[in-house]
Amino acid sequence: MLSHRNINELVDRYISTSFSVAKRAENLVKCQIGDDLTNDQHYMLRYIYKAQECTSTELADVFEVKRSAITAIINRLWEKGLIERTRDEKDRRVVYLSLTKNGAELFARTEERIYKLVESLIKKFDQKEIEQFMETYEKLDRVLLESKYKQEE
Amino acid sequence: MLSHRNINELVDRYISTSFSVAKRAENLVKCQIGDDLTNDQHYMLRYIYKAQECTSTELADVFEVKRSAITAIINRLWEKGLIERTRDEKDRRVVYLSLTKNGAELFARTEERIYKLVESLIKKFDQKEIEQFMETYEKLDRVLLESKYKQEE
DNA sequence: CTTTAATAATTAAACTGTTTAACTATTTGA
DNA sequence: TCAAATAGTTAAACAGTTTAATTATTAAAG
Repeated sequence: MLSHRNINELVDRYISTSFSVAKRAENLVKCQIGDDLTNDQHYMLRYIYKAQECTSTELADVFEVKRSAITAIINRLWEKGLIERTRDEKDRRVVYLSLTKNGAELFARTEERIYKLVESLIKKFDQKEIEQFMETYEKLDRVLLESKYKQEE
Repeated sequence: MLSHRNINELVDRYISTSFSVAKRAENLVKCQIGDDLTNDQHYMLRYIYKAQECTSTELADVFEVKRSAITAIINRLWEKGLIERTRDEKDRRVVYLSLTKNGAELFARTEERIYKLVESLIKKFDQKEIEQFMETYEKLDRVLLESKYKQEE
């Protein structure tokens, strides 16, 4: 059982580590991406690349932001010529988003560099350690989700 | 040894979990904070509360942003009456930042609620699991730091 | 000493990402 | 057929960020 003091220490330790890891990972990824894209824009390309085709509503659900925030990001990517918008002929309210040839190439090129980076980092950990870490991390994710539902009651 | 495919899967898994955990933690913390502060503002109060007194330059170093970004945040907190600015009498370039009575009370009140939240969450994990997780997390932090230095060469 | 450097902080302009609220266009369904 | 729902956009406003210029002050070199 953790004491009051231990809990406070743990909170501080978790906050400072998660802040630091997020910041450093962000900076390293930013170095691979270059100046053409922000990290958020790159994550957006990543999702669309993997989905091949998706809608603003889907992106808003996935990234947990309002649709108008998606419109803003997609507009910026569209202005850079990385994204295509195609109206659904059957339901003309719907706009499908996909990467242009340029967009897909840029993403693939960047992803290759990120892959190499991760490959070099991952060597420092053994597989069991990684597995254990990810399991706890995913458990934390589930616990936070439950807590959210409990709080909404 | 991890295969190409395993590395790609791990990257996806890590990205989606860290995104989700960060988002959910942020939302839960936001619920405890209320509408008076943003999460970033709360983190700023936290640091100043613990430091008791600090400068803009110190905050810029800690949070890894430019000093002008700190000025902007501090101005907003100052307008809310949560922060005090005191000029150093010996070196009149320096401005010391500290919490006002109101600021310290607001922080303490909020922190109490966050503490209770964490206490309830932490029960789901045993101490050994937490310790193992934090050790790997901190190791990741160190590995990212080394990688940054290596890249700068 | 005095002039030049450096330092601490701020300001202004510009940008990204975000929300809320209003609006357009289209489809659903009572 | 017409009111309600849905998909998406637009506009205004705000937080947080950077870069570049500015002010005030101190340190240091000659």
